[in-house]
Amino acid sequence: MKYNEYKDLNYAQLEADILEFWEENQIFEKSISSREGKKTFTFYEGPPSANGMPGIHHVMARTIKDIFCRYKTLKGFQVKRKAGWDTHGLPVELKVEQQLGITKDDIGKKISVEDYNKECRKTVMQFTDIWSKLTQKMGYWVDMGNPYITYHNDYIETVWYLLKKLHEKDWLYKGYTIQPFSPKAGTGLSSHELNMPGAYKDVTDTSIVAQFKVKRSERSEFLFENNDEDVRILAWTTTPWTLPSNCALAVGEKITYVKVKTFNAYTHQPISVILAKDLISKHFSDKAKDLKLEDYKKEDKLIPFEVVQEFKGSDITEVRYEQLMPYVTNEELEKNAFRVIPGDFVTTADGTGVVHTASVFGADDYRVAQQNNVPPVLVKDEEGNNVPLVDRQGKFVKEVTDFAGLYVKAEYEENPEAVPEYKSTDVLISIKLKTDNKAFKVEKYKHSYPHCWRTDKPILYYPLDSWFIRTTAAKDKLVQLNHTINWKPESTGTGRFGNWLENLVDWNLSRQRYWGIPLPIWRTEDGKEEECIGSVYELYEAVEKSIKAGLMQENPVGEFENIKEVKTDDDGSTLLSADVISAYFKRKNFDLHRPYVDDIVLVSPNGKPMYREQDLIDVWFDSGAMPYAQLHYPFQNKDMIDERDEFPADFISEGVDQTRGWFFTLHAIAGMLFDSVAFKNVVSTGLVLDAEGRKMSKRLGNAVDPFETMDAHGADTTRWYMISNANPWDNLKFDIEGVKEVSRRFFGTLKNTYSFFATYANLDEFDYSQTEVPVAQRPEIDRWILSKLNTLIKQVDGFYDDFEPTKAARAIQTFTMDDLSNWYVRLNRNRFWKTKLNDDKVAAYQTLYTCLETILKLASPVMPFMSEALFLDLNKVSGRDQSESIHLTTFPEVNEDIIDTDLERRMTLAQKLSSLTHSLRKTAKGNKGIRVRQPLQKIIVPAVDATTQSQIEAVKDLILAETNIKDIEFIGDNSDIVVKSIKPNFKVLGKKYGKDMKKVQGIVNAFNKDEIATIDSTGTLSKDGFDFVAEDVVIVSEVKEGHSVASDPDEALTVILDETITEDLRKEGIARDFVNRVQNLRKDAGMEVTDKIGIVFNSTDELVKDALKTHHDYISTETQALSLADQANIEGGETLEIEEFTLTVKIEVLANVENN
RNA sequence: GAGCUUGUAGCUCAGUUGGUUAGAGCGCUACACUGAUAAUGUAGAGGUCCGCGGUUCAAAUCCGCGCAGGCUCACCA
Repeated sequence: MKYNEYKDLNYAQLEADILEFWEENQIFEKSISSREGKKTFTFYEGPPSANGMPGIHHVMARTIKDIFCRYKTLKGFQVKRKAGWDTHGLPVELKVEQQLGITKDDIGKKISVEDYNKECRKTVMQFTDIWSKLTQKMGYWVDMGNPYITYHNDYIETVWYLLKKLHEKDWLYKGYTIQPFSPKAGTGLSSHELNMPGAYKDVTDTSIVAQFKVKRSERSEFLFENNDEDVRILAWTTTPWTLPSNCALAVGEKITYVKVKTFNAYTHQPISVILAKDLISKHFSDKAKDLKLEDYKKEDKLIPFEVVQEFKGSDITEVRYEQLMPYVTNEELEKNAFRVIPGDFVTTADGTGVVHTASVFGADDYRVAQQNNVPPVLVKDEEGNNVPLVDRQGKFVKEVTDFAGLYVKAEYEENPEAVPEYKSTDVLISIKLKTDNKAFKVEKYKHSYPHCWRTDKPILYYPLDSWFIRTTAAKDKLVQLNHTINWKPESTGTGRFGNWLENLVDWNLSRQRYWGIPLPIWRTEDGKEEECIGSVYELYEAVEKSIKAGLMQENPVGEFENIKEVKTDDDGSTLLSADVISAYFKRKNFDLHRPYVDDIVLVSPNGKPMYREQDLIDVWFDSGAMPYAQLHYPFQNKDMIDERDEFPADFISEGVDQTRGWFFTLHAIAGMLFDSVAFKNVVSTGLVLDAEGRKMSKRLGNAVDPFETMDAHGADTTRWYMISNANPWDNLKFDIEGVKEVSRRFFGTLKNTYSFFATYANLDEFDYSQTEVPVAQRPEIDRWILSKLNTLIKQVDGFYDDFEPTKAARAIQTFTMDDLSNWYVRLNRNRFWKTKLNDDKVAAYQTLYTCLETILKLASPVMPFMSEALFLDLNKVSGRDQSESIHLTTFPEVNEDIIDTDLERRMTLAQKLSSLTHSLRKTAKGNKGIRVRQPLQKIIVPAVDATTQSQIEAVKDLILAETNIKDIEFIGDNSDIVVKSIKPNFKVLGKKYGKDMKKVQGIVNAFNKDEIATIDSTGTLSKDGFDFVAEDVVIVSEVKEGHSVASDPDEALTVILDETITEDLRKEGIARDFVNRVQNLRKDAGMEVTDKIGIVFNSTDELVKDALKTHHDYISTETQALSLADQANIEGGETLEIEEFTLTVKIEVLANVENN
């Protein structure tokens, strides 16, 4: 059997073949089943949301996941990895609405909730195909056959169970807050969603400095000079649409305010305005400061102003003003609103130092209004509920007559361009205020404003009823548990995540949507009684009670059959036996989604009807519940969690953007309910940017299609590039050129090395059936590469274990390219050409085979395809490993006995000396250089210690062969061409002398020849009051000027080249050149390596003739020539030039060994 | 505005507990080598280690203040 030889390697094709092989032979399944009963390594897959196309960054994230799962499998662990789909939530709903051409308003009108959710369910999985393809193509092993799906009833049941646990601890409560609300999406947004990258955007809004007219009263009297004075308080806002809802003005009690006499820029009326002293310059031009009020004409651009009064904020609190936009008012408002109140958050960084307060549209506003007993501006809707002046679509209600039905932000308009002379509400309000003498200044203002991550539209702060998880109650525990997690990189855990935990706020769980997990809480209308349902069976029983009470006719939850006993677990939850549960869920006869659960009315302990709270829960809770819900805990697989088999995870990995997302929700639920971390190790990956470092986005058109990339260059090379280029937690500037480079350099080298092996092993029919040549009996260079190999195993194992894939990949790459290919193989080529398969050749094959096989195993977590292909190729012939696949093997074990640091140093010396010699050849003969084919007599290595000398002696042959030199001569450091210089060893002396270092440095540098000799030989010397010992100084031997030398500073190695070319050397050089030319002729003629040839030549030069005659045997062997003859007239010969000589040569094939 | 993070050659990145000539690969230039050949070797050019200050005998490395990029947070009027 032959080793597979690759001519043109097509990575994509190779990968497709391997995928087929995995598929057919169920290799992934076996990688788990073959580890049955072994220690488990638990991995959680963060569920991708099944509603978008995968991008190249998913390849990154999944490569990391895959690497460690594969690594741990090789290390003998059983690594189950269940895929999952995040199926609920807004993205899906928006997609459906887009597909059906409806908006949220239409739900329940044009389309029933039932049909709507059916659509969602259908849509949700429409991307799974493409995701499965990506998963497969990139070689990510995860169990796609049996994924957890968040909309399944069993998943929901576990979530309900968890919510009930929180409810029991009083960690689930209903509250009223001002929250970010997305009118376009029709839902409140959690802080997580506001944290989505790009949520905060710089936008330019119309900002208005409004004039609030002060009412005269005892409190405000001091502000008025006379009866006619028009005194206005200036307040700035970037949200003009909140002005009709203004209910108060907040000032800083300690801030200094001033009254300024001036004119209104739009109406030109004289006014007096109040603002913070610090901000005068922002609103009045410095150039106008000398203008007189009485000179003002309305055409003037510069408006004069005069500061006439100064006072503290506390002096004007409780001052009342006229409602700015009096659309809605009532007795309560007239009594308690429209006054100046103190606000601790007021600053003079911006605006006027007076904050316009609309309590229903700002969290701070709400708080400060409450504290000061300022009522909100509200109206009654059709059902008689109090609602704000802006409805949930973001439109003004009818009471705001001038703007009724208008969107408060232009961005909500479907198609504003279509409206002739469209003006945004902001602008309309500005115009109105200007006309009414209520606007002091209107201008565009650029600031950062939060946007809805899905609709891309600005959010509003809006009053909403919500359910919260009291995460603040568990803050200390969560912080504490976080310290036990191994974060990669550490700073994400301690810094980013740690700070987030320190500043934790309660988790807003409510979503006003349709497609998601319903909050399992039923309440009486007065809100005094409520029940949280923790399982389907509990719901079933509750409905039964309700039927008895006459509130329900029948039980939609379905039947539970064969209930023998109902257990109650420690905290009161009812648990049925697993078979009852599984029988029930197999039937799937009731859907726990809306609208079905909404139809259920339960009965309260006091006999009142209880209705379900309408909210759905935050989808982040879905995914945070994944460790338990994927197992349908505790209804099934209870032990897996309780006995800590599949919990917590040993390892998870997601993008750093999940810090406040999945990482947090996992952590919060595990900490609050299971008193445990949810994961022990976490790798948070950075962003994948484009080659210029910009974020990839569809809009910019710079998104990289993972399929295209992998089709063109292969998944392995893409994976390797991503891992080896930079640490996964650093942002990756994805450059396709980098992928190509990896492909060309590393993969090319690996392939070449394999091909080299395969070519010759096939010729020799080497199948590793020969007895293993003991390592100790192999040549020095074999033992060297094996030593390096074992060092590599140790390193790589450590790197993987530390979750440092980049270091692992780089180490493998360096070994493969530098040590194995460019040194071992290059230096040993002739061992493989030898005709006979003797011990030495077998050792060479075995060594190279071992290296290849080991590299493949080490690299297989990162490059699963290529490693598999080459492993199978090797193993198919040798049958050395019983494993069916490289991914079913075990990780190479380091053999410490083979690691020989002394040998590694010897080889380093050989490499350095060779390199130095090459560089000397280059500059020899006055920079003309002496080509390597020209043999030279010797190199001289001066002044090395005895150990180094003996080490060099040991690798002498290698150096000589590599550099085409005949001999190495060592000369002692007492030779007269060597001079010694000395310099201080800063590290040692610095510790000893500290401040005196400068002085000591001077003394050491001033050592004369004798002093250097003394400390070199005796090891001690005293000078200028300092005692030096050998380790205090570094003595370097250098060659005197006038010699051509090269030296290596690290090793204190110096080489001198003997440039003399004797006639013998000259002839030998000619012979080697001749061989080279003949080889080229062979190649040009397309001859096989095994062809035997005859050579005839003709030269007029005696030296050439002589050279070829002298080296007849050498030439014959090298060129596989059976004859080499001097012949006068050669027909059809080639003219060759060697140095200054010309000769004619002709070669012909005489025989082919293989054909004989 | 705050937290975290990054800043080293044209590009992508190393650089250990601070130690005196700051490295690699790619790219570029030149030369060489050539039965692994779309490979390889040698050399060259290329650096304000983001800036400024400080600590220290000694700073790419430690500290402070800035600048620039990235991510995240923030009720910001």
